[in-house]
Amino acid sequence: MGEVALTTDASPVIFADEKEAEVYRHTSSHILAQAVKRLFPGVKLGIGPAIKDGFYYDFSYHDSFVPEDLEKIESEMARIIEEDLPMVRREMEREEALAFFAGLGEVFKVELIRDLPADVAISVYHTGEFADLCAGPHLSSTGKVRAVKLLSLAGAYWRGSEKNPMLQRIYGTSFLHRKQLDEYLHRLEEAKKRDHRKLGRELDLFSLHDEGPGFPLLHPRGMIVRNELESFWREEHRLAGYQEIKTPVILNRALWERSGHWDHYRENMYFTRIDEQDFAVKPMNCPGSMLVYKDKIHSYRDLPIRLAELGLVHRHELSGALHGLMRVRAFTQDDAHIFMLPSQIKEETAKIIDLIDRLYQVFGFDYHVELSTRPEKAMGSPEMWETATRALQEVLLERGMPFAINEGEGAFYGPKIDFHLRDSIGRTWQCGTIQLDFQMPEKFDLFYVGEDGQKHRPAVIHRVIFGSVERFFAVLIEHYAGAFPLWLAPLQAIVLPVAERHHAYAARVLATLLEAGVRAEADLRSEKVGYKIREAELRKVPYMLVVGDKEAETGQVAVRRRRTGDAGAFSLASFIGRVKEEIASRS
RNA sequence: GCUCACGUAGCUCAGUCGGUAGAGCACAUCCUUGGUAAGGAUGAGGUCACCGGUUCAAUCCCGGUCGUGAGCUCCA
Repeated sequence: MGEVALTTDASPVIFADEKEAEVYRHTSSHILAQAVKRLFPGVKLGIGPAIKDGFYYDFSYHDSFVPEDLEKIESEMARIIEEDLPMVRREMEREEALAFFAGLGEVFKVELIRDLPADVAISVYHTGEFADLCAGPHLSSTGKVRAVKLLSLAGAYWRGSEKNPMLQRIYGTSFLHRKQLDEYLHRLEEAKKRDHRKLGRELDLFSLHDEGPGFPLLHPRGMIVRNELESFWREEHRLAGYQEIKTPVILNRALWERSGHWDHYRENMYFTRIDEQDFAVKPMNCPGSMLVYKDKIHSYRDLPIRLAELGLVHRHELSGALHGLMRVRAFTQDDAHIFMLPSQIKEETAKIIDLIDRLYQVFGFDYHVELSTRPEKAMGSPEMWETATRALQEVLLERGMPFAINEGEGAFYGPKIDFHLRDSIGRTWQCGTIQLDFQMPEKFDLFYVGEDGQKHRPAVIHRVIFGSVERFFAVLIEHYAGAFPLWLAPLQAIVLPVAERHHAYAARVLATLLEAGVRAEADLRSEKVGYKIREAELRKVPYMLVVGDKEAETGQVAVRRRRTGDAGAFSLASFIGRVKEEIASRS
């Protein structure tokens, strides 16, 4: 099953449509290029398109740009906007354009023109002294751009290939109004505050060490969240008719040769030698699951068989790709393989969607789906693809789920449906995926015995819902900004005695809470209540129970809810009742 | 893996134009027993990522390695 990709979709809707935003940002990128040209004569231009949330421009220059340069460039951009230079489109003949850009020393532009199809019109946009090869369209003049901001600096290969020279890329964004830009920058700040790497340390959930790049260590508090996630997952899978398995982390070479990983995925795998035989650390769970299926003969009456596995896989990701818990080298997929009759594909797919829907909804995630179809290099007959893709599509249509189609983006072994969920600040994350697999049943010669007593090939779906448990955990940390709902909170309640004479009562309250199955602590340090509250707030503990003379006398607790403050006094019994209910409802 | 930047106490960071370092928070001890987001005092804590080089002397300069960050690339 493929690695999930991180996508962000944080663009607030402010432009009339995507086209307008694109034109606006594209003009912004020309202004950027013009400013850089003015400040750094001799710079060579790469490309400068509009992208989601902004724009960038690539430059080749003999010196490295530094962050301070961005400010200078921004000021120059402001000047260009002030000058309100008209953007003039001019069409050129191919030869004329080549000569024009060659004359300017713009080697990359020359290369671009050479690669343009013979029949397209070549257009150049002029703004004052500046000219750039560009299909357009553009705003009528530079003064139309109002709020612009350069954001970052990075290296990028010319035309995205590491064989080509590395250019310097400047990222920026622009908006119709200053206020929108400020809002956007504020969202970036907000995202930074929620960064799971920062919160993970502050809340003592997990850590990363030089000793294990890409191999995160889960701390006791992180482990509580993870265990809660997994038991929720197990409960739902049991109800949905899945059986759980566990397959080994290390299996021998022959298996990986058979599955095709040895040939196609070796670059990303870890190996070891045991008793003079080659073994591999699994990068995926499917082969193990296939072995379980093959271990006995199945009748068509047994199908579908749904084998689920929280499987720990290792993949040697590029060092530059590692990122907190989001992109690691060892992670747990909440995998499942469904072995079924070809006629059961639709029904099983629908059931998986039900399950995914139920799981996401508990976290308050909205989501959208995308259907990916047959790629160029595909395995299996076109008819098979046609049938399978239609099955997936029909399921989505029948449920009235809107979906985008990604032509040719399917895995080469089968079409798939991807789930992109939207977090509390509007970013989207691809987590769940449902993939039909035509390859594994063939490679492993899977069969079931049909009504006719003959061997038949089962269809196989593999699917994940969280994707990677570690990554889903990271998404949740950012989604909740560390303030987990009660059922997930590492610490659910903390007892705060006002003075030392209340310690005995606090201890009784704590014991009762623990007995009731509430994750609780008592803060018995000789500090003021205000101090203890502050600390509990920072730890994002959902309930703080202040106990002093009044409470000790009446057998009550003074409840304070995280962030919202004093909630009044409750008898200990009624508080526990309410908390247990809140935990059970996972609300 | 590639480009650029960065790596100083558990955390966030300052600092030394080359003479072995400092703050706040956290931690420990003591005083304080205080009712809803920081009471006070004292103290401990660092081979300045690692390995080499230059130098009388390197945390600082140079090279390499490892790690981290932003991108790129890759992603069955």
